[in-house]
Amino acid sequence: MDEIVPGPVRGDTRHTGPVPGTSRATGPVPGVLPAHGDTEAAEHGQPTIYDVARIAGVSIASVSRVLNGRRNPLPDTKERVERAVAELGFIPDGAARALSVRLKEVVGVVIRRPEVTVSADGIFEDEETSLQFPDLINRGIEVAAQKRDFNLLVSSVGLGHADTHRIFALAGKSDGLILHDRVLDPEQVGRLGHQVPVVNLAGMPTPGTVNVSSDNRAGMAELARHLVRDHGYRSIAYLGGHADSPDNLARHAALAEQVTADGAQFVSGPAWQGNYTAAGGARVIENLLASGNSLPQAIACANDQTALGVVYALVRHGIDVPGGVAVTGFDDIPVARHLHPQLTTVRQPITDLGAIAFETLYSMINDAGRARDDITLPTRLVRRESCGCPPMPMPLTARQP
Amino acid sequence: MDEIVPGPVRGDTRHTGPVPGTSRATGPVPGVLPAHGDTEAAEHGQPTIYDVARIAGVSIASVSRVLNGRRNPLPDTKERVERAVAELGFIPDGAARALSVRLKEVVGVVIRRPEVTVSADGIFEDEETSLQFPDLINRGIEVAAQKRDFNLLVSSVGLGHADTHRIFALAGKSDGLILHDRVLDPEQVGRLGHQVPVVNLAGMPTPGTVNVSSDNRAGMAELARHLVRDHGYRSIAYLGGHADSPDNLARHAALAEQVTADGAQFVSGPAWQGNYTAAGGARVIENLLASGNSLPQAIACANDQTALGVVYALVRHGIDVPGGVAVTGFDDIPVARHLHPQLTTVRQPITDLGAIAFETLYSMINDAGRARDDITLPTRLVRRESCGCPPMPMPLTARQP
DNA sequence: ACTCGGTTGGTAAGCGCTTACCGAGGCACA
DNA sequence: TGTGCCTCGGTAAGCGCTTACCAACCGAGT
Repeated sequence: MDEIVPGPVRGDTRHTGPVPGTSRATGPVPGVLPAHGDTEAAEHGQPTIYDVARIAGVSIASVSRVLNGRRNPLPDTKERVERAVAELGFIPDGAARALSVRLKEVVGVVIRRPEVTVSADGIFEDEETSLQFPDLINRGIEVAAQKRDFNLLVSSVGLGHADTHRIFALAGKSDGLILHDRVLDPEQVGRLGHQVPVVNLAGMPTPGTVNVSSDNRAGMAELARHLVRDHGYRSIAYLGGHADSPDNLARHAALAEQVTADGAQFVSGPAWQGNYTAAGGARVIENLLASGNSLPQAIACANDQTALGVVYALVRHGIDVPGGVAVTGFDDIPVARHLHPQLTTVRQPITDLGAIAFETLYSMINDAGRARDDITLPTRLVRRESCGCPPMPMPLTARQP
Repeated sequence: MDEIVPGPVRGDTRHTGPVPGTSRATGPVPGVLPAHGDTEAAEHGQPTIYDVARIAGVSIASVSRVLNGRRNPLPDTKERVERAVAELGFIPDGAARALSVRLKEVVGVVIRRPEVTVSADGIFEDEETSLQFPDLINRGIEVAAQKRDFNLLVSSVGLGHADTHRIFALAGKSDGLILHDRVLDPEQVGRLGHQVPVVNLAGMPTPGTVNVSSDNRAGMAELARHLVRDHGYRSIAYLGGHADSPDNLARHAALAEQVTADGAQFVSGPAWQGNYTAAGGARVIENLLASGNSLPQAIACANDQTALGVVYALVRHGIDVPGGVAVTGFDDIPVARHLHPQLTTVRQPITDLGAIAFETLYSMINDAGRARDDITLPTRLVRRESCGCPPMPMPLTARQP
């Protein structure tokens, strides 16, 4: 900090602004902040790279270079810049950087906003805003994104026109999009895929975008075999998720096929329609019981949340699980092992799903040309108590860290 | 679409580019994509507002105006622009817009990345990546943000230097930051607060930033009174969360105070140190039992997740809840009511917390001047079974929607 | 017919960065 | 001491938008 060059006022160094002293100082809404002396760094806004350059007595190019570690600046230059940055608390503007390098380092993630449900007694059911599964996936995306210095830009949507619009707006703020299940109809997904890189999580196969999903078929088949062959259940129901969810369809089909193939009775139908939520699962059971139906020997639920609600409803009616009816889930969300009884379920590599979705998108962003294939991740049956298996030796959680 | 003005090639309309035909066409890495004829919209990248203007036969200003609904353009102009936009699938670039209007419409949200814990048998415990509470808060933030056309930019951090750096980088990509508990030490928070608007969720009071938290004190006191006065428990333990969490400290203090004031014995200490996770809670109980300690009559846990692990561990050792020991949580996360026994807990308005954090930040972004006070939201006791209360009449979940 | 306000469209500047390009300087070699 | 090469810093263009400012135009009022 020796030869302190007075340094031209920031505005002067720029182009040929018509009003030298004022250029750059006023934003798009001039006069909002009354002009103040433009002598020092006392501008109203954040300090910019020009301020840093002035304080450090170097050019903006040098500042940029030390900040980004390009071209190996002289130690002196480097130090002066670093001092100025620290002094000003300079934080480079991401939008400007993004505009310049044409990369925002942001991926948009769109989840389906949970419907607002109202329980029978008119009480708002905010419990269903749980959404564990999507959150876990997002965590996987986030971890992977972090390694590439990307961040997640999250938006939740319903199915209205305004929401579609929001997704396109999100696309403008990111380098690519990861769409959770059921956030956009296939036609729109296709359109979007023409404009920006898009990865779907368990969506419909769409030209121009890639799908990442897990192997519903194999997982469900394994579960079915276990239920029928190992436990000997003769009637098995599928309590479904959202009717328009590809995951749901695949699980349904796989279960039906395997159960039938093994000679047991497969039960399903409109009365067995859930919605991936605990409340939905409970409601199905309540209705079934209320209408005097007899239950099958085992109920395979579309996901863990549903199973949770089913167990809740059954127990409430004095039906033992798995003694009276066996219940299974799908996903293996973290709470599944803390329930009573511990939930037998099909484990998906949830965070991997997210991580792989990100990596796929990342490669699409960096190499827009090449087409990519859909990806399917393996699943596996996790046998716990709710299917009728004996309690596993519980893992020792005890240990002082 | 009648008087089709040929419309100058995009590049021509700009400044006084030295190489008219090429300006704007090449990015910062010239030659990466070999030059192609600049006749039509066939540029390699996304279409820009210049493309739209050319196709529509109007100026970029007009395009911008119809897109943003400014200045009431003529119907003809409007229609031509809309047609061009649809034809090209034009999505305005968020970075460019942000740079221009000095508003990104993005809030950064920083959560604490869960520590990787390893259970006694050496198995990686990914179950603790659950993080329900922060996710629920984020949902609240997101819903509020949506109303203002903002999006959430999420980042998770540990406590290293690289992570601190990441937070500053996030600040550069957003208009303001919402920090969850324990993501940055108070000094750094203060520094950050000088540069950008910052709202802390249950953090330490820091000059220049605002805190949003819920009334731990009142909630805990109410719980303590219930346990001691209504149930008559004579010894009550506090199973803590992270030692450096302000929430934890407040809950601890409030419980201790009220329990003591009511003449019962308050139990705590190093052996009762948890970490807000189910595994942490279970571990405390295991250790206590292993070392032959007798348990108090009631255990108030720092949060619901902890209580979940505690119940799990107790049941595993044949101790009935609440028959043997009463257990309570804090937060009232959605699963709390689905557990066996249903968890008595202190309800925080979780999503409100997030929503209010956002609204506060939003007002800070739009009016940088005014200082704001910290905000405390009310809590209330939710009596369910795990404290020893009789099971509530279960809400009817049955109803065909 | 002429001016005058109101309205709409176009031009160009500017948002805060990155980087191609050039020129200055230092050094080794002849 | 001259010449070429290599390194480093500075200048300025450009990323894709928004909008101030001005010009053109229209109809109404005098």
